[in-house]
Amino acid sequence: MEYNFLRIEEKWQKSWMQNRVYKTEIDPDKPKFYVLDMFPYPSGAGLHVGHPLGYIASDIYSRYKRLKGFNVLHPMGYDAFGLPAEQYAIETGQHPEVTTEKNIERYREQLDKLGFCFDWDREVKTCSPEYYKWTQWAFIQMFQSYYCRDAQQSRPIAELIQVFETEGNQRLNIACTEEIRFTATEWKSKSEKEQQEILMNYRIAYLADTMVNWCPQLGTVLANDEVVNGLSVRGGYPVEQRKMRQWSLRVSAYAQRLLDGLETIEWSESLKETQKNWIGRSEGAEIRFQLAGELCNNDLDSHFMTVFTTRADTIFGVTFMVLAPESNYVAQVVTPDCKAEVDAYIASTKRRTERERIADRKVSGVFSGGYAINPFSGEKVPVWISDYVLAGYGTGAIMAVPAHDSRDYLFAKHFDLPIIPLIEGCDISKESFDAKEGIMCNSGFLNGLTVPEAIQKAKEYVRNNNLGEIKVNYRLRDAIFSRQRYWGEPFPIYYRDGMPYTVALEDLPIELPEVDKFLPTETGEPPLGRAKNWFYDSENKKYPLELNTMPGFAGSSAYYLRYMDPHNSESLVSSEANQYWRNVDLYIGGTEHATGHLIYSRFWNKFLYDLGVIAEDEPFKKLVNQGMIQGRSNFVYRINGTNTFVSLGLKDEYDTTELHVDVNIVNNDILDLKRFKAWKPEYETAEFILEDGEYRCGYGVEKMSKSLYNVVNPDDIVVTYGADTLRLYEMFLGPLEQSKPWDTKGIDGVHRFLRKFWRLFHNDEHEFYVSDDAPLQSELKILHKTIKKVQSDIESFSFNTSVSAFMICVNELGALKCNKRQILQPLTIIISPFAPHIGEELWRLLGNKTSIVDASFPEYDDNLLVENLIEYPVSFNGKTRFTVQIAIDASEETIKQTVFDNPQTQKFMNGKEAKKIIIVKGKIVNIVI
RNA sequence: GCGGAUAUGGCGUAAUUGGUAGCCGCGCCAGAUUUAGGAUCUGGUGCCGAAAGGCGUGAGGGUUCGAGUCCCCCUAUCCGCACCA
Repeated sequence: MEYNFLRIEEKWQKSWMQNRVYKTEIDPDKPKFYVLDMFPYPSGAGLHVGHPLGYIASDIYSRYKRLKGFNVLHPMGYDAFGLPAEQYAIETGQHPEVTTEKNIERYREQLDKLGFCFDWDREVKTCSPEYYKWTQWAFIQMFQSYYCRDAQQSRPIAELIQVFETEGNQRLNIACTEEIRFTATEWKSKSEKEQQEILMNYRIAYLADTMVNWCPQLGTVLANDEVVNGLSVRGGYPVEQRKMRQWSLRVSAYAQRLLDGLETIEWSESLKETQKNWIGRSEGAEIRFQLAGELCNNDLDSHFMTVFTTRADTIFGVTFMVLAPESNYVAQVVTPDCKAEVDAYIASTKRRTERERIADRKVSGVFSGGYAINPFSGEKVPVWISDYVLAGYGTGAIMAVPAHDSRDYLFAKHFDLPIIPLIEGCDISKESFDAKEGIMCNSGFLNGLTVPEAIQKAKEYVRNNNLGEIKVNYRLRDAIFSRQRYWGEPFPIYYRDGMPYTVALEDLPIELPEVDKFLPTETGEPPLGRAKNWFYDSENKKYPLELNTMPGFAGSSAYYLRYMDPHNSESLVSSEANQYWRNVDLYIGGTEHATGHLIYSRFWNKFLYDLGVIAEDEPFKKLVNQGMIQGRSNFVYRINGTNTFVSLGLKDEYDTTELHVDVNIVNNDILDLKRFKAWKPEYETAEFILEDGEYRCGYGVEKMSKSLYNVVNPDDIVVTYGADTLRLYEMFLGPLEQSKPWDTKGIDGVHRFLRKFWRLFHNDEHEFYVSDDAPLQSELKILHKTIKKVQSDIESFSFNTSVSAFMICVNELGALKCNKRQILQPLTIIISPFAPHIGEELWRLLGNKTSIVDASFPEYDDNLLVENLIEYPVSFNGKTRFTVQIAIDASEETIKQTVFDNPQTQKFMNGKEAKKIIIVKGKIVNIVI
């Protein structure tokens, strides 16, 4: 029988499916191992060869772990809510559920052809009510919780209410939107609505006013990338910055724990670094500046403004203050004669998004008319307003030290404000001196100290003199959690007296209602405003339900927990299942989720951990980022004004236009002329100028995309080469974590290897034939060398080198014409994670009755690999000249003797004396002359 | 600007972690077989050189008996973050 991969692959895929070979259950007698892929968003375009890269790697690892005796959980599902399906629905009127289901079916079909060992009984879809019930459930828990800074964890909000009733909030240290203080008496005197508003300040899931891009004509909030030059990309309508009441998650409360947790998990340094950056911890101080009295209004409480700084040491160099345009201090500081100018400036900044302000760094600003007093020096400094200060970070106000901050420096130069250097010998004629080094001067009691000493001393001074407090700030902001969209999870929230309340747990899930159109209502409400009967029944009254839906990351934040117990209708995950599976041991996915999904699910997980419903504080123990597979585009060159195409090597002789050509009608950069003519009608009459009788195409590396005609479909590869070849080839392409272009060149080599492997089991008449003779030492050595190499390669995710190891092994066994069962059987096992179909086929041909999946990974014997004689390279002055064979256990004296007895040594010594002889046992001999 | 990563034949890559650089595959060359090959098999293939030999891991310097690997300093490319005070 020839290697008929199509027949083999179809046969085993069917068999695995029918026999539920990959079904996983809790088994207390076996150690567990949880391997997870980032589940895909099922787009209409289907899979291209880049998508399965990570899935193949995780599949190999899962199969390997299973052979090693682990009980492996390896599930798959779909991140099915999202924008593309909704956009498509708006354009075509087709329900997003219909297109999503269709896409899922197509994905499943493609995945099934690749021979993955997913346990499909555990499949989840984020858009199914049974699944999003638990997304809604988690939201309710967040609504009913607050974050206690002292305990460093989330706790039930009922606890908080109790404390409010007995002692107010004076003593509490809680994460909140705004600092407010009240006594128990004050609390009790408030109406229910007022109390609810206060609680909102503390909830983990809370409703608050947030700045957003609002487009009145479209009646929706837009993401930053949907706005260019203040106009919406769709329609070109003006967009403004507006404060809107939106749901948010208090992710910022977890900033420190998210940072600390990174130390406990095995992620790549770069990914951890990205998250650290994103969390952006900075240590500094909040310092109060008194506003200069005569210019303030008469409200005594507003006589201070607080700034955040990491450079308290530079306070003697403050020559002005700057407020963000949106800062609440603006109203207090601005003087009547400056008001008109300030208002105009604020209006002009409002028209620009934060992103545009960042992109266009022209210095702009306006003097407020007000002054503040430096608490260290007593000096009076002007207060300015500028959009280089962000309202969302720190206090939205800064003390400007132009000598030592480049942004302040530019501002001071532009508006001609004074600049006072504070570090001995620094040159600030051209630019500011931002480095935290040198000796302080012009700084009163800080003079003579180094910068780090001065920072410390200044911070202590602030604290001891009650000028402010030492403070840690984080860049991480709370996640805005509502979207004015249809295709997402509905909130389990209804409104009574204008305040949100959670629906009863037994009423979950709140199912997504039908609507006539997937557009905002005429009055500007989200699409759910179109739903009939969108009310919640409570105590025989109807209350309106929330009209927003949840964002994309809601459904993907806890899906790994749901896989542990996907059909549980009583809880997100049973404690039995969670105690067993705990968390993900290996997570494989792209790096693009570094600051999205991977932050949110860590937050979500920590929250559930605080709640006591799960066992582990971190969701993903080890994470491997697979690289992107880029497209490799092919080009043809049309001579301008003709329908004649010229081959790559001759194109410079003509005036040509470069055109993309479908890579599927090009083989090894040679164009298939017949298929090219058939590709597009305008090419039917195409003529060609060839070189050596062929048309050579140009190539380039680009994103894999339909419009660039460089998409390679895995189905096509599977038909021509088989899934096993595709799997091996994707791994062989290079290190898993590296990005690389897809190049079908070279796939033949891998396919050839599988055929050679197949041939080891067959005689010249293509009949299955293996010998039962005892293996030779040399054959055993080849086998054990390969087992050892492949095992260590899989464990270090060097799948590319394990494929090489297989090739070497098969080449060597082929040269020995070795067809011995005792060699081939273990070899089949170790190759099966990579090429499961051919593995299973040969395994059964070898006479095994149960699936190869249930075999054990063979142990290797190190003793077999040890040589009696070692090749010692002999070097002179570090330059290796020849090798000698010496017994492994030879003494240094014997090694020296053997080397010097060798006639070649005499030649290279050329009569000279050896100055020094270095012998590294088992490695090398170096003679210095 | 800050941070991270990478740099090795014509190409994708490998190197027991400081010990003979270039494994494996593609491509190329030669040969065998074949009516034919975009099939199969065998051998060769870093560069210069007829050879002996010399040179060679982005550039330059250093440590070492010995450096692709460690240190310093450039350069280029890719990826994050980016007015975060």
